[in-house]
Amino acid sequence: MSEPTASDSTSEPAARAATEADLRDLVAARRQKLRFLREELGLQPYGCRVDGLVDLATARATFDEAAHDAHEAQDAQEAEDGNDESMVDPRPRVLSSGRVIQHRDIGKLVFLRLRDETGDLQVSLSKKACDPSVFRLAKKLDYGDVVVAGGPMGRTKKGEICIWSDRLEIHSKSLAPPPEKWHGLSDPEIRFRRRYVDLHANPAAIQTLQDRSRIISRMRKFMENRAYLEVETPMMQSMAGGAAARPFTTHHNALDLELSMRIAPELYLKRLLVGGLPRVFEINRNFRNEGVDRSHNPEFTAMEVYQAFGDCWTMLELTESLLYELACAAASDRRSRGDETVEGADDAPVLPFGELKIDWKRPFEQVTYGDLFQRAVGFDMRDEVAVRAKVKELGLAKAEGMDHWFAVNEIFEECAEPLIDPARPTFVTGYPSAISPLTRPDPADPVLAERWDIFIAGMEIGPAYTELNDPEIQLAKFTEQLAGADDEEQAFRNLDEDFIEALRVGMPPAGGLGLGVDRIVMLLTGNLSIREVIAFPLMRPEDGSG
RNA sequence: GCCUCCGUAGCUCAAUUGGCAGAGCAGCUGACUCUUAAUCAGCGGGUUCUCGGUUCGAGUCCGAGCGGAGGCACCA
Repeated sequence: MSEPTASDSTSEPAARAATEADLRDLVAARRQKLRFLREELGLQPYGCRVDGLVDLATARATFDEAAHDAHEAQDAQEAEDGNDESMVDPRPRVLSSGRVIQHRDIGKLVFLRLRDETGDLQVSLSKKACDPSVFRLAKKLDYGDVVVAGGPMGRTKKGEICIWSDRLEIHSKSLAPPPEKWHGLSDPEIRFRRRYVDLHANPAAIQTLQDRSRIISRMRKFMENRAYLEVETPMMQSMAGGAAARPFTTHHNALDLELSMRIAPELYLKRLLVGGLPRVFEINRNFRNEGVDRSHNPEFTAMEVYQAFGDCWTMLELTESLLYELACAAASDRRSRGDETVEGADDAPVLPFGELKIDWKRPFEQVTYGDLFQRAVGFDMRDEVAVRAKVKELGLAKAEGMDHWFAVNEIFEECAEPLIDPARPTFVTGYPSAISPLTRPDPADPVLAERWDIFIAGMEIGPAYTELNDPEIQLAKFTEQLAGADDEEQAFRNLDEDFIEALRVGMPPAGGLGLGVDRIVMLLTGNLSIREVIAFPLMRPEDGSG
């Protein structure tokens, strides 16, 4: 959009009427100021490179009580002497930038509150202490403008630590009407659609993204310390495999190729095992064409790990160590910034999550699928007669025609999962083989698979498996799975022959793990919605056109 | 895909049985050298999500649509 020029307002009546209407508009008022800055003050309101900036937290930390007192004494002395020859100011000087979030004009004093990613800091300007053009700019600033302020770190008479600014530059004039300064921006729809406003209006939103970054960084370091190699595998695949989920589809023009966005990196990571990389992990996006709720976003970040000559128990130790360390670090971070909702000892943190207080102390809980089932319904999961009766009793219509073990799982999800203590990280081990076709059966009891799932706060955080590496069995299971799929599933399921070929080349036995990174971030930052921990969660376009 | 609730000024929210669409903040003009949601005086700001219907009269009631929140379903 082009800037109206000063001559616009003198043209024909229709144009003048429009301009008058614009004058009542919040945006128009800001354009007016933009013009003022350019034409009256001769400023370039969209700035340029500035060196030597420190963030606002650093600036605040620069404040020196003794220097402040010395300066006060100097001032008093000068007043007494009637001597206004300036002495050397003992206060440390800083140069910082930030977004104006408050603007108070008291006549010959102007107070600004600046915000950056480290917090807020007041900038004070006195007409007497700064250049007239600086002061004129200070009076014209709006909530939302991006400025650079420089001057000595001092304190106001009321005790507020501030920059007593004698240098002030505008580097970006904000033309958008700002959110309300006290209630802020709370409408979730606007918050997520206009996240750039949310982030500066709600410090908690920025904190969450900073925490997310640190958590993922720590995950990476943890994996690297254990000699895992980070890899990246295709997100666009001609066959989306590695999970049972609906993929998104897309199209490659030059190759005239139907492609799917990946639903899991598993089959490619395993190919790397075959290729000779014994410990690999990937932290990246998966895409699943499914519903959206507090714990599901169509694109989500997962960490998947494979370790040659490991098994699901290797992965259990890895997961417990990782999550425990992340929880301790998150608790420590939050405590050090004064978060009083964090409880528990440093080595046994308790983090709030909604109504829950999640106790992260080691070891995590472990319960077998079979025991939990027995505890929930009072009979053994292998008792086919009792299972059939229970299905009827529960009115699980869709389970009635099912094979025994699928019916067991329906009952498990209905009756047993709710028994898991949501306030404790809990590994559920020993899933039935029949519902874990791609997992190696337990040699001691082939009815059970070497697989576990970890649940926290009622959310599934991730599964781990002792992977199958026999190509014949894998092929048979894949084929069986395909045969069992209904028509809807058939549409997006297919057999990855190349993956079978890779297994024929020979994959070492391995443990595999998948963790939902967004959900881990939710738990460690106390955010109840996955959208809070994703910078730009999926939103339907406002015009509804798709 | 289904159910329930919600959509009023830039933001946060009011508006009685269906009876002139309001407030605070933000904005504009002016005053003010220590503000802390600054204060004081004055001024402006609306497609009540959209379309249709009932009615003398609709923000309010009815229908459809759009968007959001919560729940369900889907979801190794």
